[in-house]
Amino acid sequence: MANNINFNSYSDAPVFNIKAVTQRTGISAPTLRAWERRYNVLSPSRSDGNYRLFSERDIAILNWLNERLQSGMSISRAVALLHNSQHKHGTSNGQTNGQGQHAEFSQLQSRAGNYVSAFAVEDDAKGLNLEHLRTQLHRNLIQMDEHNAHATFAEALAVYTVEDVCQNIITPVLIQIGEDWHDGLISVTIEHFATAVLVGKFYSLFNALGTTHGPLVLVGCAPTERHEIGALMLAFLLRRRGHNVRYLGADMPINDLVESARKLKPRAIVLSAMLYESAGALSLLPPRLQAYAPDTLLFIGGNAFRNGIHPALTSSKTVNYLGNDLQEGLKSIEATLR
Amino acid sequence: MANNINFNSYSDAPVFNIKAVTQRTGISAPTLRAWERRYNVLSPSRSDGNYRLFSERDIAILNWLNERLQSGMSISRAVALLHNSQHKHGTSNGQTNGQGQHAEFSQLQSRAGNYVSAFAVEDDAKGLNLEHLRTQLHRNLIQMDEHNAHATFAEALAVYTVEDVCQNIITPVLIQIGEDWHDGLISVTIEHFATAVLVGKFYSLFNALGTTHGPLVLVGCAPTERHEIGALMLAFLLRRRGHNVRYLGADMPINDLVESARKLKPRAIVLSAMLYESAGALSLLPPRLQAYAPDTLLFIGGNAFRNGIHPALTSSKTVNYLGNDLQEGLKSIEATLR
DNA sequence: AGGTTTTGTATAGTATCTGTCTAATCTTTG
DNA sequence: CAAAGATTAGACAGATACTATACAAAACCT
Repeated sequence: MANNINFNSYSDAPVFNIKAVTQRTGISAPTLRAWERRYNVLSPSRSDGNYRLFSERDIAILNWLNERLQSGMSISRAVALLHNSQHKHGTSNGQTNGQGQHAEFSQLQSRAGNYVSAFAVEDDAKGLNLEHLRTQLHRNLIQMDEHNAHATFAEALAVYTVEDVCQNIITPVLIQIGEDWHDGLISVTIEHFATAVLVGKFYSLFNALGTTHGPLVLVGCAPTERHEIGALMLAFLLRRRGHNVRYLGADMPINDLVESARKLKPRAIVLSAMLYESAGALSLLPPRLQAYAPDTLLFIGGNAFRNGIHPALTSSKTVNYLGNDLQEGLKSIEATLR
Repeated sequence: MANNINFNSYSDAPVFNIKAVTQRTGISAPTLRAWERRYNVLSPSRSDGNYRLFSERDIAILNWLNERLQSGMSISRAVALLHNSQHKHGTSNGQTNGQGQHAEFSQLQSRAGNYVSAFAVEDDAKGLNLEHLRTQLHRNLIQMDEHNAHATFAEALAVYTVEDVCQNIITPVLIQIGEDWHDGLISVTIEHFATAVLVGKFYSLFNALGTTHGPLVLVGCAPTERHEIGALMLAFLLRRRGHNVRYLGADMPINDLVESARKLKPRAIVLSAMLYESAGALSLLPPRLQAYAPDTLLFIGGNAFRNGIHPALTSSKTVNYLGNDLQEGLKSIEATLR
């Protein structure tokens, strides 16, 4: 998202006269007119009496330009940069299907036509917005519309906390896409693509945070488990809260986990399992961890443990079960680590 | 965060006037001009009014030079070093004697085992040649020093093109780490971590580029293949060159590839295979693709095909073999697509 | 120390960029 | 209607950048 200069989410309703813009941007009126004349930036619509009428989007653009100026860039170069990037990703966010999209995408969409009702409306006013964002992200992904998927993601982050976005948007959309695939509504190609986009997103966010100091926390997937997204979101959220996290990726063998725990002496190991078998493979871990690295805490979580499928693990005293969702898991980890 | 425009890693786009460069590097304008005149370092393009226009890459180079100066090196020597390493591209085949390296690795391994400090500072004349960067990145990774791994990556990108970094740094380092693991020098935890860091890096870069329009190109891994990095680098490099790429991730089943080719009608499908079995599973694809989507070009590549292991595929007329390395592969794809 | 090279900065003169000002006209508002 | 606010077009001056030459401190050699 760092690269995207995307002002599409701002309203383009023409409402502000030039004085209002001056107040909100700190740019004088003559300067605004000069910029418009010389660099062809902004084309505010006009009132009946030919007065300029600026939009919220115009103001966002002006503030962005102001930031460029602040960093030493000249106004001509900043505008050139703006124009460049506007041309590069031209289309605006979402609703209209078709355009440059392949016709087959719309076909896929209509085949998956029942997705609208797939999400249960959870609660109050928030529910509607969440619902809308889920629907939009789901549509973006199954249409392979990567650009707008990122835009929707950004939109969601503007309104909700990262934790909420992870739990109430990303997770349900991915579950829905998994079910769509299971029901033959979408191909595995689309499913792979959607996963790759979201996994990529979280890798980006995770990387952007950078490392901190403190007790080491290893996060990864259970043996044979290849669904990374849950572990990755958890790794990201933990690092975001200041923990010293290393992300290990999919399919961590038991032997190596024990060996690494012995050598690296992490404060905690957090493992995610989505599939029944992956969770089953975990049962050997707690006793061996207890023997070789008694100071390392073990956390497990993921859909594989839901509905009490693996009671031996979720109720064990040497294992900390993360609970039913991400936020519960975060709380559980932080409560135990402190 | 939002005000940082991070163009496609270190892009060559000429966007910064000299004042912006001064602010971002701390080097005065006269000095910048003197360096350009005397040492032939940087050749910024010019605006209509003959003003210098620097790129993100130029700034990275300047920051790197600044670091050399901080550590006592003279500007002439720093520039010479820069030029030297840039010319060295093809010639450096950084193979070192195996024994010495093994010893070094075990030593590093034990250091990694203790996981002492994230900052093992060694600011004695850091070389910029490929061999040094490889060694440094390798060390960062097996010490789980994520912060400095990213720093090394950035340093490499300041001097070499992204293509060179992929081919001559990332790939050999990952191969080395794979061998280290195979030889029992490092645990699979370290190997997973290293892979996750680099995969994450390329996901970030890939995402930062954003989508374009044009003929669709699907990039992914052969069936059962779970080593993503090759396909991911290729997807990134292709998108960087303006192709309309969708990345599909690991393990694409044959049936779904055919089905997607029929529906999405991509101009090309590019598949990477590292393991022998993955490449073998591909043999069914060409005839079916020919039958169901005759207009879609198929490209295959990856270590699995080296040394002529799968002659039926690499010499087939319906399949385009990507050749021995990334750059060959890129050339091959672009030559065919045109 | 004395001589040479390196290297950041300074100067002068010219060109370009860019914010503001002016003058004349038009629109909105009280 | 008068005052306040906007409009355009042109003009202007200070800021910024360019080239080319010059200079002096630092670094380096004997």
